[in-house]
Amino acid sequence: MLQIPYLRENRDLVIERYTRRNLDAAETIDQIITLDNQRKATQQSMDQDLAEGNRLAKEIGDLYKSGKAAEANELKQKTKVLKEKSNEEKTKLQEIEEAQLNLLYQLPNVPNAIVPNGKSDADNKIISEHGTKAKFDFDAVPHWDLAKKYGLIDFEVGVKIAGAGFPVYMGKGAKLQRALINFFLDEAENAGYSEVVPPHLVNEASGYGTGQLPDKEGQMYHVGVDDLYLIPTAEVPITNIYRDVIVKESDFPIKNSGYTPCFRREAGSYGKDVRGLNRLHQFDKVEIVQIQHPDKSYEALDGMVKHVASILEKLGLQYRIALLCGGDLGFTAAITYDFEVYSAAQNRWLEVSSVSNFETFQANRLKLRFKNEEGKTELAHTLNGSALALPRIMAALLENYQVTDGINIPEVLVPYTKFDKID
RNA sequence: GGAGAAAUGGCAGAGCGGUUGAAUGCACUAGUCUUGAAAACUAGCGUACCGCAAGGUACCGGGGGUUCGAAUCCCUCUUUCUCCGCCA
Repeated sequence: MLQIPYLRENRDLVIERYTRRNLDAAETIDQIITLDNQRKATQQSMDQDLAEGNRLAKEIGDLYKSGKAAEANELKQKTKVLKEKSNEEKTKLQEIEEAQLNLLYQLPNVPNAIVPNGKSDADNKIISEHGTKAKFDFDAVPHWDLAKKYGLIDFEVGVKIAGAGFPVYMGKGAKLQRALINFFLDEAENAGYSEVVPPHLVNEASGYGTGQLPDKEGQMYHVGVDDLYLIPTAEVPITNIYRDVIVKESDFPIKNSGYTPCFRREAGSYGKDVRGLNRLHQFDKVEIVQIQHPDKSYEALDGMVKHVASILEKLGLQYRIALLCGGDLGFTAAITYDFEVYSAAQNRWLEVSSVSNFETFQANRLKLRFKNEEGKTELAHTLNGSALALPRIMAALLENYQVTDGINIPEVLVPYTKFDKID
């Protein structure tokens, strides 16, 4: 959520930047500013009336003490009028604030200056490409066939016990999954991230804190009886650890990592996008989260990008990095780099990580602040990234490392899997 | 799930209808003293909004109510603790 003083001072810049999201927000922003003027005026007069009421209350108390009940009763009439007036003003103030908040919730984060224009993922800017395409002297087999052939993943039994999009990993498939999780967590630890195991269900306040709510309820599973949401990403519980917290400047950088399953409803998905492991309702992911000083957040973003890249290097996967265009940028992000690995049998790029800087957008909702050198509280910056999402890594590993009689395991994973080949 | 008790500043802990944004202790910050440190002493030490400022307003788990006036009384929700039941 954007801060109103910021909107006031940067109205034109914000409107210009929103054009990269193909969004015309001039009217909304002006409404917010108008409401803010009303808010200030209303509060001023309410505060005055409350101050007068406080003064009178003291006076009445003194009068009673000195036995002047008649005079006191006279003043009571005055306070009654004042109270009615201040109550009206309070109601008006609440209405204004609610209207303002509803408008603010409609505004996405302001894209960073380097975010390119564009409508969809087709307009994302490929920053770099690494590695070479896996070559086969036979027809490469897609991962869903490999998974079946070697008994790694059972999609059908997942349908039986839960539904489509809930695969069951088995045998060496399950072990490879666990190996990847441990490998990713160890890599994060080596990069200075402190591991947490957060809840997999969160309350409404947490959903608001990181920006999944309002408006994106449709993406999350909701447990109605207890009014809890299954997390769509570990970003939600981990970032919310710092909700309503004022950290010390010396605490920066705060770096957390965590493995969780992620649950997404993915309503409206269909076709080749959802085949096999490409898109699931439940998947595993190791997430990295940073809380940073505003002056250091882009440095931190750079570090996170390098971290994700180094993991993909170690796994020996062909990958590329894309800078998301305005049209593809998530609601809460100021900038996002996507990582895609090449799936050698499907002949397509699969998104395996998203690394973003949210600047103060989440911090504002979270009330996540720090005390600066002058002793003033200031909003911190939040960042996060997948390091990494499992299913598409698994898909790429199976497809890219397939040989005629099995699937090889990348060397870095062997200490984790305790086997070097699936056959 | 049933029965009780409680929720106050970073922590501990007073206050139980009026001058209490809140005693006191600890922690923390700055200063004095000291070669340095400790101790001692002095001062400071919550958040948000309005205001150029002086200052004002709100907040004692959340919400609502009673009252001229509420941290203090009432209702409600949430959370924590104790006992019982159930249970990985």
